[in-house]
Amino acid sequence: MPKDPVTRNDVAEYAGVSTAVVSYVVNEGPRKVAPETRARVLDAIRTLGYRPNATARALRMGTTRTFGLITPDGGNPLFAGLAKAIDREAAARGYVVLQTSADGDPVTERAKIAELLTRQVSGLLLVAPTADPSLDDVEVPVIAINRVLPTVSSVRPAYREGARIGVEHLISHGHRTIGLVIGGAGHPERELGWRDALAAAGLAPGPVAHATFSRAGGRAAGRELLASSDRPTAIFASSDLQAVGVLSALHEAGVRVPDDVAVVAFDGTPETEYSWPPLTVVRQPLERMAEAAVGRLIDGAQAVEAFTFPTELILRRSCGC
Amino acid sequence: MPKDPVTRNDVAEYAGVSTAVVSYVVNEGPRKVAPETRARVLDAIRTLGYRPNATARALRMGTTRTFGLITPDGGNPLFAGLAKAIDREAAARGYVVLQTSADGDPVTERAKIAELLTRQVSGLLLVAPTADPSLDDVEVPVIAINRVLPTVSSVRPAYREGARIGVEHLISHGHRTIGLVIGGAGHPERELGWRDALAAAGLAPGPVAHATFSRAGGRAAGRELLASSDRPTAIFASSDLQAVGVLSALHEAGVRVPDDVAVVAFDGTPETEYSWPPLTVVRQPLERMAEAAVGRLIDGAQAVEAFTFPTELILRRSCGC
DNA sequence: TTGAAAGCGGTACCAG
DNA sequence: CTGGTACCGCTTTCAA
Repeated sequence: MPKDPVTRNDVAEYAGVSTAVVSYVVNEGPRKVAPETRARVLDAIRTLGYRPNATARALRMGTTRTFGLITPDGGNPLFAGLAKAIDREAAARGYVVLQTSADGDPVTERAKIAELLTRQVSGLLLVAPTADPSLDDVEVPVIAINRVLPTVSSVRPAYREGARIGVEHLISHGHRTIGLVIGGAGHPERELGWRDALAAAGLAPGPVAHATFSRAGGRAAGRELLASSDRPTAIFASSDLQAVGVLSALHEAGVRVPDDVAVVAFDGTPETEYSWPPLTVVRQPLERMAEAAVGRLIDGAQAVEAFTFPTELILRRSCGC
Repeated sequence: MPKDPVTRNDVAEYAGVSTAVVSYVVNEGPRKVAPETRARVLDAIRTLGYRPNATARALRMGTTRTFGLITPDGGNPLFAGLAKAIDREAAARGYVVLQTSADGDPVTERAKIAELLTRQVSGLLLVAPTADPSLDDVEVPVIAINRVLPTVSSVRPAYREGARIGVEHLISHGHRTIGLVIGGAGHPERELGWRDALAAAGLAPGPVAHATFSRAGGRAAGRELLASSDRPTAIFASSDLQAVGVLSALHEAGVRVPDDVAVVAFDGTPETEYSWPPLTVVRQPLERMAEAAVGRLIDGAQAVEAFTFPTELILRRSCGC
């Protein structure tokens, strides 16, 4: 027998008060309620098992205190980590996150955005959006993460500087030919950082392999770099996933890491600590990014700004340390 | 200028019809509308940029077509994979999933459940719930995944059989001392499967290491097994995460895999394909489990049933194949 | 074929 | 300090 839900009316009746009083008690305001009445209401709530209906509340209040979060792929550890950090931060501030995945498809992405807006989310967090989804007629605050969009504010790690620091570390180990594994078009910053470091050290750019941001892409890129005429003694991978793929390509070719080829990756998700060898990484400060993104959504500032956050170099074995 | 939302009233007014007609057009029912009127309404919707308010709709209809999904940890690839499969399946059936993490804490878990119920979810999916959260006064269907609870239906892989098959494979490679890495109390099935296989082959149980379901736990367990007086030549890990930790312990001790020690893991998340060596795994059929769980929620069957799904053995290098 | 209106559950103002 | 009530946006019955 699916007991039909208890409403505020039931509570009011049971406690012998008006619905307004129930509301005052539940929300602790905006009017004061006599202690004794209050106790009666609380008691009624308890014994009836009343649970306020957030849907009705949202309709009345015009806000759901819910954020929509769209990632390209929930299975990617980086995005999973980001989602976790965002969920935590939002929860701490009394918000709930509606999380969904766009499967890396712009059409799905737009559909999900529409779906979320329909559900009256109070704000939208777009992680690495595939393209610029037309956000003009959106009446809630939007923030892009790990990608800057023309019309909305964004939060991202210091890609260029982080990459530079990672490559500089490889240079400090004495490497002179440093390859790069990078995504397709639209992600120039990490490549620029790699060039910055090389140029500053008077080194020529090593071979570059383009690949999707995936383990499979990294594996293919690793093989490509190994077969290169200008075979590198070190590789900077622009994502953890790619680095893991590079590692597998290296192992399968019988190349020793870091002795024959050293590796440094960008991202710093937990799995890099347990790869073999453990990966030296440039870590994205996910927690601070999440905090900033959620904060921005809540205060709802007007101007379009791009926030960047310093990365952290974590030394492990793959670089030769 | 945050343009305030366009409502159905605006559309009605603009199109010169009543709000009822707008509703008929938007929902394609329950009444027919004259083609010409319909066109006018559609036009109004388009030019005004009207987006139906799902909150109001939910209040009126009494259903949100939203499921709540609670995982112990969104960062765990297994749960991430499960969430992804559930999201996909739910989306295909016109539902949206409110996904959140309980951080492995029973108190948080209960709070999240309450929060979700407050938001009028149409059903609850509990992944590996920490304990039995009191689900008596819950008026929506609930399903547990990867853990069976006394009061609700559940969906899970054939743990025992899957583990048996994995261990049998190790036995077929000639191993006679096979260790086990398993979680704490409350997860007996995989251990039973390991025993089943051993007993059937007339082998004595190898050493058992208890560990949390994490990479760190697996690493500690791996070291423990290596130091065991009855050092195994093969290890069955009851989760991918633990297997990855075992691998790192093995590498760090200079043990060759699979030559010195072979490894097979339960779960089959994507990262196991790129570990070194790639892991032979007993894969959970996440897609079918998600389909069953979502389906069950939607048809809302009454009886408490426990559904199990056959696993799949995926042969890679870590077993010696 | 269309319009008017009731009501979903809750909030908060206005009276008392 | 508390009760009555209008309204949030939408669906759907009833009447026209």
